[in-house]
Amino acid sequence: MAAFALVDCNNFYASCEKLFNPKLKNTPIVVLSNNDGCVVARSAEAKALGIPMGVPWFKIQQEAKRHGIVAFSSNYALYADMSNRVVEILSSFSPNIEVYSIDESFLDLSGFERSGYHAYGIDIRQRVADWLGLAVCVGIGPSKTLAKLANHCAKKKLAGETGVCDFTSISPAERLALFERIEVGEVWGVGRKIAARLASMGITTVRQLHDADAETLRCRFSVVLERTVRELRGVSCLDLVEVIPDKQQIMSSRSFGTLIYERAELEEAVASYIARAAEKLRAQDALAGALQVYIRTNIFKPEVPQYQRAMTIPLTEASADTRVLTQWGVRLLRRIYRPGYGYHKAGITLMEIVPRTNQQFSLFAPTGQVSGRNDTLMTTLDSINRKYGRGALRLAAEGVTKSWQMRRENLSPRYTTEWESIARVWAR
DNA sequence: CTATAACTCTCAA
DNA sequence: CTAACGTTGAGAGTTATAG
Repeated sequence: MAAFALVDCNNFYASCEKLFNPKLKNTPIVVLSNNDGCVVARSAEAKALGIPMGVPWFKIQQEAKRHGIVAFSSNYALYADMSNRVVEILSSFSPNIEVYSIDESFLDLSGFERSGYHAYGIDIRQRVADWLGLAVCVGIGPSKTLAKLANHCAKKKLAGETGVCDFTSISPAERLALFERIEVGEVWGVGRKIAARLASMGITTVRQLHDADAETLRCRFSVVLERTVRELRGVSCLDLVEVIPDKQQIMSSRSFGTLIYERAELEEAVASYIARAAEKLRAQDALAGALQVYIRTNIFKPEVPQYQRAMTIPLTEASADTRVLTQWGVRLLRRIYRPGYGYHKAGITLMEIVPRTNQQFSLFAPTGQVSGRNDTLMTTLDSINRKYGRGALRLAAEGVTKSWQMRRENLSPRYTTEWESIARVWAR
């Protein structure tokens, strides 16, 4: 019998911030998205105050101030490093692990039960708490969807308060009774839209979805939802994804700290995003066959003139050379840019990605002159940036002042990844 | 008419 | 002081187009 565990860190970003600042122990805190836009993580205290997930920060800033809520800009260097440490610990519990997101992993526990899997969950929780000071919840079930749902039960304390919920150790009748008390939208793969459509069919609880006819759901919805229902019934349809597959497309986009009016500044942004994406592309030893650039005004301000446009260009020869991609990116931008608008966001996408070993050379491009065939420069650039930090060496096209960069007004130190930050913490 | 490409929708963290 | 609302990626299904 298959058994999956889903381990999820509690309030992950908020917990990471608290870890290195003990004064915040009982303080309500929130972590903001890029550009200090929306609330993307809340500590238990902030949740208790009723701060909703995803709310734009400026809308609750006054209220937050009254409650003494402390806000942080997102510090991905910190969260990614802590995440790696969690994964390292989890890997010692099972050789088969899927790192599902920055704060969640699936473990294959099949055959590991001593007297049930619950004790495993307790051990995992204890070790992560002891070694890192982070709280995790563990859900266990015979399919990934059930492990996810069990995790939800553990978090909401719907079946005990140990922080571990093991569906394999409770009777089918008990499980179904539990399902009656959970809204269908909590199921992995059932989002807002599908939940609404299910509701119109009278399906609002997990129990009702569990009992629904799989064939009908396949016709009315998709094969995805059919799989979900089978998984809810304990039939494992989704395997662990242990090896992260190469990306089929790489996207880089960001909102600006302030509105941009000038084409020159948009060009800097586009060049910067391309540089990041191309770096990722080279890291997976691949080439992009097409490039898309898009720009847009602020869609949340319908009262100001709106404009958005995207354009894609196929490359005659696939490339991973930042210089080549940037030249095309700037050209595309010039085609879609319209003066007079206040731009709020730009983005680029590298598409039609192929492994470099599959490179199709152009019949017409002059041999030896095409970047990408000889990428010594890019390799050197990457190794310099690895050693001296991201952006240490870059194209002039990226600009120097980057006045358009995103807001990060409440950024905490990079406690675990930067000596400078550690020194600052010591001095405090 | 069929196979493929392009686009849309939905979901997840 | 003011203005201020995330990012990245995938898969499935539908529609358009080419031959």
